[in-house]
Amino acid sequence: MGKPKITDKRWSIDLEKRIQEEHYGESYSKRYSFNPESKKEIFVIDTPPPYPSGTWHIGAVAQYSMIDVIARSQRLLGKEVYFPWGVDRNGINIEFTVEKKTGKKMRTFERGEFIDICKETIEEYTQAMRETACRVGLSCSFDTEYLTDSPEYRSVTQSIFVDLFKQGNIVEDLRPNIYDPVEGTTIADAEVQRISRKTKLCDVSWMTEDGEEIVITTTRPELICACGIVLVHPDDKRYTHLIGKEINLPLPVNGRSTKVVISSHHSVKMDFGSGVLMVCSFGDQNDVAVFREFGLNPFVAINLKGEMTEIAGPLSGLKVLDARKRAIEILEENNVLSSIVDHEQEIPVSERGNNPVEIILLKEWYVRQTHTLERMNELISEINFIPPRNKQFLDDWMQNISIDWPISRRRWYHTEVPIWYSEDGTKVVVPPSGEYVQPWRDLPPLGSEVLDRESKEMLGNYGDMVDDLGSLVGEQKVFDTWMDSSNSNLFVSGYGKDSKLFDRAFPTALRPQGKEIVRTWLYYTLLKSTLLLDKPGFSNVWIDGLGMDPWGRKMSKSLGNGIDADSVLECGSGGRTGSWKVKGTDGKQINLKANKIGSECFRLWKACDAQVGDDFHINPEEIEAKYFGVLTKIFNVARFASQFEVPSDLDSLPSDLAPEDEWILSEFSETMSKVKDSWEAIDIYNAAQNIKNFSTGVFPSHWLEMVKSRLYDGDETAAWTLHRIVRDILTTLSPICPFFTHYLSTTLYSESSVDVREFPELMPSVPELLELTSPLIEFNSNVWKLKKDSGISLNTEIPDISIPDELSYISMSLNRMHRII
RNA sequence: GGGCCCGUGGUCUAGGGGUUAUGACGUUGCUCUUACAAAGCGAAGAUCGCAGGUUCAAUUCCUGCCGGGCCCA
Repeated sequence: MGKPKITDKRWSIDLEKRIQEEHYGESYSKRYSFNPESKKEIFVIDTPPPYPSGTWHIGAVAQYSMIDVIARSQRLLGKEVYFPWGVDRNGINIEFTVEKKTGKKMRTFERGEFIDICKETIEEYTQAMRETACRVGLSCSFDTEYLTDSPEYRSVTQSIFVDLFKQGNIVEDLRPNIYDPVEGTTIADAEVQRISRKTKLCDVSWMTEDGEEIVITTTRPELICACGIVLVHPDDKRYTHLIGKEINLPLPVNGRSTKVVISSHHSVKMDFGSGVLMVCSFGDQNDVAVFREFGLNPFVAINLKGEMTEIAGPLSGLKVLDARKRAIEILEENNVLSSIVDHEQEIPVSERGNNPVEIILLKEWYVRQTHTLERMNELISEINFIPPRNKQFLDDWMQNISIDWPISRRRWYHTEVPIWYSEDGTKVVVPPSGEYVQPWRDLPPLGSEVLDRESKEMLGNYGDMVDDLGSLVGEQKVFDTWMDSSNSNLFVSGYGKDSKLFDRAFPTALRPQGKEIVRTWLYYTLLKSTLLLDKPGFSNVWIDGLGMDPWGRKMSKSLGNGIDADSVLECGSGGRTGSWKVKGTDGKQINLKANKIGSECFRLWKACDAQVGDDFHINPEEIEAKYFGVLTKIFNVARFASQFEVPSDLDSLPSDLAPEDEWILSEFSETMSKVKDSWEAIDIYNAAQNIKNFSTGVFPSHWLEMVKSRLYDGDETAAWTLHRIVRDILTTLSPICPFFTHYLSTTLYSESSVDVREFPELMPSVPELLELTSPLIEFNSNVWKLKKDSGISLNTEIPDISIPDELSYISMSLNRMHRII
C-alpha cells in the first residue's frame, strides 16, 4: 500500500477537457479509423449527417453521443466499426441564411455566385459542428469526412438517379404538386407542416340553372374560377334533388365555362357550413383526389409566382391573398355574400419557409413508389427495430402513401438533376457514373449516353450523336435534399466504389436516427434499397425519441425554452458555472443552475436516464444532480484501488480466493454477463444501469468495506480481486464515459480502456454464492443501524451480534468488518 | 377527425397478472470511520390518472373517459 497513483481529488471538467485535447491529437486516427481489410465482422453505422444551421440542437447532440456509445460498444465486442462523419449541406436552409445575411433574394443573384456564397457560409457552420462533435466525444472517422455537397457525394446521387432512370423508376409528368410560391419551389408531402391560423369563412350564394339559391361555405373564394365540380353528400336529403344539375359560378371567369355540375361524394362533411362543397384545382389534397376520381381537367389558377392566372378574370395578376380580398369585395358588391366569419383553421405550410403552400400543376421529376410498397414491406420485415414499437411510425407513413415522390426542386444550392434535353425534346443525355455535372452551366461530359425521353431506350453515345441532338438544353432543376441523404447508407457502405467492401457491409449494420425523420430519411433510404438492390437497407434500425424541455415540450425559439448544447458541455470548465433562463409552463422565466456537467456526465445521463425510443426531458440541474455523483463515486473507488499495487497478472484467477472474493466475483460475473448481452442487443440503458448499480452499490458498499483490513494488511488476493473488477468496470463503462475511463485506466493499468477490443472474460460464477447477496445487504444494514441507534461509531467494537446461518460462509470477514467481538 | 406513445412517492424513472412495487433526485436524521462531505450510512414519503370489465387475483390485460405529448389528415 502506498500513496494513491491517482492524485487528482476528483473528476473535473478541466481534467476532462485536458484529456479530450490529448485524445483528439495524433493517436486519434489510429484508435478509431476503419480498416476495411480487417478480418473482423464489419459493423457500419449510417450516421445521420447533421445539417449545419448555426446551432446544434442539444437533443440531437445527446442522440449522437448515444450513437457513439453504440460505436464504441461494438468495437469493445470485437467488431470492425465504421462510424463515418458526414455533414448534410445541401438545401434550402443555407439559401435562406445567405438571403438573410446579404439582404437579397436568391433569384437576384447570378446562380454561380450565389452557390459560391452558400458554400463559404456553410463551411463556417460546419466547423462549429465538428468542434461540438469532438467536445461530446464522438469517435467518428473524422479523417474520411464526407460532405453531401461535395462533387464526390453529388456524383453518387446523380448516378443513382441515372440508374433509377434507366430502370424506369423515374418519371417526368405534369401533376398537381405542393408548391411554395414564396420560395418558388415544389416540395414533397413529407415537407409539409400544419399550423393553426385565422381565416375567413365565407358563405357564398350560388344560383343553379333552375334559379335555386344554394349557399356554399368556403375559405378560398379566389379559387371559384378553378372550380371543377360542386359536391354534396350522397345521404344529404336537403340536396338530393340538385344532383346532376348545373350551377353558375358566382364570380366572372375568363376562358372557361361559367357553370359546373353538382354531384355527390362521401368525402363531403354534411355539418360543415351549408354542407355543399366546391371543389377547385386545387384547394387541398382532397380536391386532387376528387379531380382524379371524376376525371376532371384541372384549371391552372395560380402561376409559379403565386399570382392568379387569366382564368381568374378580374382577379388575374393578383397574389393569392390579395385575390381573396378582392373576391370578397366583388361578392359583397354583387350581394351574394351572405355571411363572413373568422374561423380557426389548420393550413398547410412549407416546413422550411413556413409559407402557406398551394397545389398547382407542374412538370416535375418523380421517383415511382406506389408500385413497390408491398415488396418494401416484405424487406422491412427482415429489419430489427430498436425499440420494436417505433416501427409503427414507418408503417403509419407507408399506409398513407398514395402518390409518387416528387424529387425536383426549383432551387440552387442542391444537387443538380443530371440531364440535358435534345433540341426537339424527344431525347435526353445523362452523364456516366462517377461524374458530377451541372447541366445549367455545362455541356455533357465525354462518356455520356443518349436515351429516348419516353421509353428510356438507350440510343447511343453522346460523342457519336452530338450532331443529331441540336442545341442541348440543360435541366435547370435540382433534387430534393432527401434524394441526397437517402443515399447515405449506400455511400458509407462502399456502393459504386468498393464492391468488395459493399458485399460485406450491406445491408448496413445500423441506422440510428430520431423518430421525427422516419417518414423522410428512413423511408426514402429504404425505398432506394428496394428499387436499386431489392434488399433491406439495414440490419438494425435504432429510433430514438426527441430531446424536450424540462417539462416535456418541444424546444423552440418561439417558446423560449431552448437549452444550448455547448453551454451544457462547457458547464464547470475554468471555474465557470452554468445558468439557463427557460420559460416554464406558466410562461414565467425559470433560472436553472448547475456547477459542473461536461461531456462525460452528459453522456452518462443520456445512457442511464431513459429507455431508447421515448422522448427525454433535458434539465441541466437534474443531469448534474443525478449523475455527477456517480462519476465521483467511481472515481474514488478507482482512486482507492490505486493505492494498492496492481498484480502483474490480472488475467489468471488466484487459487486462494477468500469466500467474499468468490462471492463478489460471482456477482460481478452476473453483472458483466448482463452488460455484454445488453451491448450485443444495442441496449444502452440496461448496460448502463447494470454497470452503474454494481459499481456504485454492492461493490463499494459491501465488498470493499469487508476487505479493507485485508487490503491494508497487504493481502494480494484481495488486491487482485479489487483491480480485476475495477479494470473491467472501466473497460465496460468506456463506451459511455470514454475520457473518464481512459484517464483512470491509463493511470492505473497503463492501458486505456477505450483501446480494448475484446469484452473482458467473464469470471466464474457460483450460483449458491449469489444467494448471499440479499441477506448480506440486510445484515450489514442492521448492524449499521444498530451502531447508529446506540450512538457508537462504525469502527467501534461491538459484542453479542450473531451472524445469520445463511451468511456463515463469510462470517469471518463480517466479524472483521463490523468489529464484532 | 385519425394514429401512436405516455400518465407509478414532492420531482424524474424501472418494472410488469400473484408475498411487502425499482432506482435516483429532493426532504430529513446521524457521521469528516486511513477512497469518497462535490461523500457515507439510515429514515419518512405511492390507495401505480379516473371509471368499468376479464380473472381466484389487475398497478400490469381489455373498454371508456380525463390529462400530457408527438405524428398525420
